[in-house]
Amino acid sequence: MPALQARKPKDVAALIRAAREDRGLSQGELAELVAFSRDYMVDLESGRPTVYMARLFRVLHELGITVTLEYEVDDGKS
Amino acid sequence: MPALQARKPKDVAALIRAAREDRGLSQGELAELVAFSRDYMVDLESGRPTVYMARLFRVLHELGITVTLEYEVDDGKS
DNA sequence: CGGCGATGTGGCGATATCCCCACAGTAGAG
DNA sequence: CTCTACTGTGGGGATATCGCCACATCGCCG
Repeated sequence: MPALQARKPKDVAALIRAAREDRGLSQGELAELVAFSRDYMVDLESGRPTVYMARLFRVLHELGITVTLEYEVDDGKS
Repeated sequence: MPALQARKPKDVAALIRAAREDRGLSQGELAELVAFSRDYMVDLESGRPTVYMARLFRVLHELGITVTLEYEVDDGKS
């Protein structure tokens, strides 16, 4: 179960590429599944920082990638 | 430690708001920390689906929110 | 009641995303 | 070598983001 802490767009790009290849899909096939252009997939996997959040989620979901967000609460519980 | 599986922009928006309030910050104060506009924070917390990925990471990082991505590998293991 | 801080909405403008198209480079099959 | 499939790059165009500004609302306090 590949996993990683993503801090930058390039981290996301790397995992998307890895997941896509593990699924045996080409950029064009994945683009068709999510109804985006192949050019978009190229930009996404190259780590473009300015892709839209909803589009990103669409791709992640299609590849079966789960996104977990968490943070520590600082309630001065000495 | 608040955590959640994010599937949509609104999920992210909700956690950002929760984290910001736990930090005792106003939208304007957080906006200043990340060097964005207050209007942007309003849009972000309202679940706007078209915010840019890098900007999103900037806010998440500032609030101490970690992002974990993972997926199952389907290597026909019986 | 009047003032203050925080949040949400609307319009306006400059800038960039995303798509389409064409072409180049690489790897593998026959 | 030839042909095919996949990936990366560049230019051009339509559309939307993001910042600025003004205004309205709500809760709280003196």
